[in-house]
Amino acid sequence: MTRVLYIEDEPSLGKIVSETLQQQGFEVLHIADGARVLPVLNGFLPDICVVDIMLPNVDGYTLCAQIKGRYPSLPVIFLTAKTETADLVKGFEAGGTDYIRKPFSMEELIVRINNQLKIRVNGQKDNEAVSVRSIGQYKFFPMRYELETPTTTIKLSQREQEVLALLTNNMNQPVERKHILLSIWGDDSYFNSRNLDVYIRKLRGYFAQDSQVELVTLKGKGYVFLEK
Amino acid sequence: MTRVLYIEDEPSLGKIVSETLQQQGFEVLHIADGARVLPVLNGFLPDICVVDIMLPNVDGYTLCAQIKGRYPSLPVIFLTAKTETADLVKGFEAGGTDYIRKPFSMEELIVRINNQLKIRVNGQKDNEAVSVRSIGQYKFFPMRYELETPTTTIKLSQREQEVLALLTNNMNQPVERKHILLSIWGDDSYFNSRNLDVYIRKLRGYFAQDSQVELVTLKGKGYVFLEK
DNA sequence: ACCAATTAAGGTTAATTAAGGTTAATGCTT
DNA sequence: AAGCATTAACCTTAATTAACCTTAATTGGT
Repeated sequence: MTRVLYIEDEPSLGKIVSETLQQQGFEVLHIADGARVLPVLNGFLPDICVVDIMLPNVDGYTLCAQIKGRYPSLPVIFLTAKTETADLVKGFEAGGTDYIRKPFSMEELIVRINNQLKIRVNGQKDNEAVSVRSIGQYKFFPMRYELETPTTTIKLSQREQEVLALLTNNMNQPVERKHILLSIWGDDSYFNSRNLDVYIRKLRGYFAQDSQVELVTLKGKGYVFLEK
Repeated sequence: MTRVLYIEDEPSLGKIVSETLQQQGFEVLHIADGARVLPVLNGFLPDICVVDIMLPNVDGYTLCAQIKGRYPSLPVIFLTAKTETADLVKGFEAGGTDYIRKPFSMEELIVRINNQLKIRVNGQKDNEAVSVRSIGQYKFFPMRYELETPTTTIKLSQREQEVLALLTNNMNQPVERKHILLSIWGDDSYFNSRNLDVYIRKLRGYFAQDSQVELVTLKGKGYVFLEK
């Protein structure tokens, strides 16, 4: 059964959409509060997300970037009253894969959901943050906040784990700096940008011994975590 | 170089859209007659198609289905004055991967084109950016940002890698200066043009040892990367 | 048609700016 | 007080801008 994570704070619309999707055979988890999404993702891995932009606590763009940070190939459809092109651009920049303006027809939403699912039929699902990852000679246990080297085990802090998880979710492909900042810190201010530098350096320190692996800077763009 | 096949019978719109896309660094083939599309596909394999629905001879739905019959994973975006949900549903049924209603902003079209391309890149692993390329005696690893010579390995910067990738994607065939500027810098201002000179020089420096290869200037036109 | 003179296109090298890197100090939280 | 996250100050380097040079394409007079 296809699982839809639906984030919408307006109760009446939320109810109608949820029920209609359920009638179409989707399993729907409806959340009204942006801040509750990430915790929920630990227990419910959806096939697709449908998110509103104007939400309490955390806005939809940030939410999308956070979700994509964990699950880069999970489709995210924006469903929003914001009709301007600038908002649509922000949505796609945050990693969204489709954008529907309100008012919309349920039929269109359903067709677009199915389209997103179809496009990805071949691409396998992301391994969730729960599984072990091999990185060069090391092993990374995201849920344990641990990095196991041949000789020792390093305990990772919250931020270290978040940055490493995001980068290893996108092994061998460039991740934009802006995207990292948005999905971990929620904004790309100057200070957070310096802050990210600090964590990049820490991670580089951990991986200094492992010659199979390199965290490369793409100046003006972002980073790639390369495995040779 | 991203190739767009654009099918639109209305001349003035067709011209504006084609030109704007070209300014963004896309290679655009614009066709006005639905019946001419399939023959053209034999000689021009695009990365994405943008199709109108109301066309002479063959309608857009049929065309889309034909294109998807040959190239199932080629993205097809409908760009149409038909605003009804029923038409959108027909579009997706025909195998379309996105649907934009007229009137639309060029910015939205560009963002949605890039989105479709990105979805594909994430899904399929071995796109050309990932593979190794032999250039004379050297090897170029685009995804590692490295150029391997018989004696050493050169680390390429972001810009160096972009320019070299673009040129080697078109080995032995001319690449227009303007096209390089548009697709890497996004505009062909005077300063970026001087900037490109700087990177051409850097690349020439790297390849100075390799007599099998030459980066030739075509004054007034662009460059060819020749392999002898 | 031929060959200066002119000019536009690109080349070279250096200076500047902006993006990140490094390390240390400060501030929160528990 | 300990441990992490953030802020800060200063350093390094890629990318851009700038100034000046060279060469290929035009142009225009003969």
